[in-house]
Amino acid sequence: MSIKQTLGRVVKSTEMPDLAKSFSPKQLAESITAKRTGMKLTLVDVSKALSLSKPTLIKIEKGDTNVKLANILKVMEYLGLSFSIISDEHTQNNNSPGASDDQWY
Amino acid sequence: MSIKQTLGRVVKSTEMPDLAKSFSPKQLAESITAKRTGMKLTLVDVSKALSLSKPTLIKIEKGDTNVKLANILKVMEYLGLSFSIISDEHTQNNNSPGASDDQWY
DNA sequence: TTCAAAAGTAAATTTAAGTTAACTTATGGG
DNA sequence: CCCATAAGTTAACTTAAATTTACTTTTGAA
Repeated sequence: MSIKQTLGRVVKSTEMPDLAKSFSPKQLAESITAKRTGMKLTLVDVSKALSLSKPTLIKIEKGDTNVKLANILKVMEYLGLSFSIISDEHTQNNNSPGASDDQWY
Repeated sequence: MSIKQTLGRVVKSTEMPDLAKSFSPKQLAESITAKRTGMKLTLVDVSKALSLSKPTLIKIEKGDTNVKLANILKVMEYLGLSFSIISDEHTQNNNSPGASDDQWY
């Protein structure tokens, strides 16, 4: 979580995390919380809209990955968030030259 | 799945899906299969390496979203795949003008 | 400084994901 | 065409995610 120190008091920020930074469950959780609060929705609002329990939503917003992908996608879609898939650097030893078809990775 | 018609026979492609296209569970599944096969790994290889059962890996590679995010992330990390988080277009009715702090979404 | 609303927690129960093991079905090289 | 290997399926079982309900804590505006 994005944190500020102000004379000993710890303050959780509600700002949108930097989406350029590399993915982590915590970043996902923060993005979801930031989007939801930005849209002025409560956990119960989302809970009712998606027929998902509050404890599950809280697990998601805490960055707990022991949650079904289906439930996370429901929430993300509802809030207007999505994934994109990133494939690692093509740092593969090009053993077989000649435009081999299976060397995209 | 990426499919080719060749005189009636249906052929599943093993090519990497277009990562520019918008996210779907199917695209994720295809990316994982493509990466794994590109790296010449079998399901059992990955299964052993990550202590994940073969039926779970098959669910993942079939695009079944009823799988824990933790298990999907394990596989993705092992294969060198990652997510990035996309936030919707800022198509929000700017009701409260004045540079409001919570209007990033 | 109240006080109501939102967030978060906890425990008991229900549901279903995940595993194991054995099996069947492709697939491709020799 | 074989046959070994990888992919995919099935069923019984175990584990744990998800729900429900009720409770506690935090927060912020009046």
